Amino acid sequence: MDKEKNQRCACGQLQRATRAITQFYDRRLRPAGIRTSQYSMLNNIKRAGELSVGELGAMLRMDHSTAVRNVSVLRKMGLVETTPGRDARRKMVTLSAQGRLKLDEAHPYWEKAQSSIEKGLKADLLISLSMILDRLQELADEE
Amino acid sequence: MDKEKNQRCACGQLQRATRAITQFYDRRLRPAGIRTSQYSMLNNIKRAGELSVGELGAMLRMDHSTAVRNVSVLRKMGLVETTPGRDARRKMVTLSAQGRLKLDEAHPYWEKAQSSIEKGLKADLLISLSMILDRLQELADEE
DNA sequence: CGATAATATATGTATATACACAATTGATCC
DNA sequence: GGATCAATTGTGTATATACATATATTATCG
Repeated sequence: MDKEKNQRCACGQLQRATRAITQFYDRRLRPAGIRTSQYSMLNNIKRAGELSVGELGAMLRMDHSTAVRNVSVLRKMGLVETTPGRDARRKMVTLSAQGRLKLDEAHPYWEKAQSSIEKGLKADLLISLSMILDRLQELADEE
Repeated sequence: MDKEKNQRCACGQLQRATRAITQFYDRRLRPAGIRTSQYSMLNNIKRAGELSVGELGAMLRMDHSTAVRNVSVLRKMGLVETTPGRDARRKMVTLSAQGRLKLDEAHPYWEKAQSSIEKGLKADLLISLSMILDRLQELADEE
């Protein structure tokens, strides 16, 4: 199959690879009952301790409305709690006790998926990937 | 902001970067009235000439059901046509005349987005990215 | 040839994503 | 201090995504 000409589009390449990798991680996280995207959000919330919906979205480069809805799902699952901020416009998000447990429960499954990738990709390539993706995100900010 | 510890998760990194880059391309493709994902699909259909929904999904590493629905959207937009295959289980997809025009219309917008990225990222890094993404997709196939 | 297995597409359900716009609250500036 | 502007979240709408399951068609095997 003609793999060459297909792949000048950086965006198409990324989307396709992300589908493949997301499927890979999601299937491995499935016993824990959460998806990779949820795992990422929970992790970011944990590290921040407390942060607003908007801050969370910015950190993950999601549209605000996407962050609102994703937080809403996590709240319905009982994994996060939300409280009005001192600034009443803001809604602050924290992990619930259940959310902390869920992260712990999911961690070994994530670790297994992650180490499969790390084993299959040379360490320097993984570092290159991080660097390139960071650079791409900077480029996406321009103008 | 603590950017380090965040980013051991290859999947989370990819998802985040893909959100950023997709926003970048989609905004630039907007005048043409299609999204990057649709542009990718149309391009693949054009190159194949004619292919089944399943083949298209496999090529793009989408779940079958996703391919079905995405083709359905393109069909409603009048950009592709579908016909039953010789094997009556299969649904064959081809570009419509309108679809070919739409691809031509979108191309300059895509080209501009793409060259912004290519200008901002050294050529060797772009090649590295392709290589790493291909490798990741191979890894995602294992077991 | 008929029953069974394999293959391809379709549908129900749920999350993920972003844009446009609305609503509320806070900040700024005469 | 009140009007205006900015910031934050929420909602309506549409596409994107995948799993489970159903349906239809082809292939296989006895």
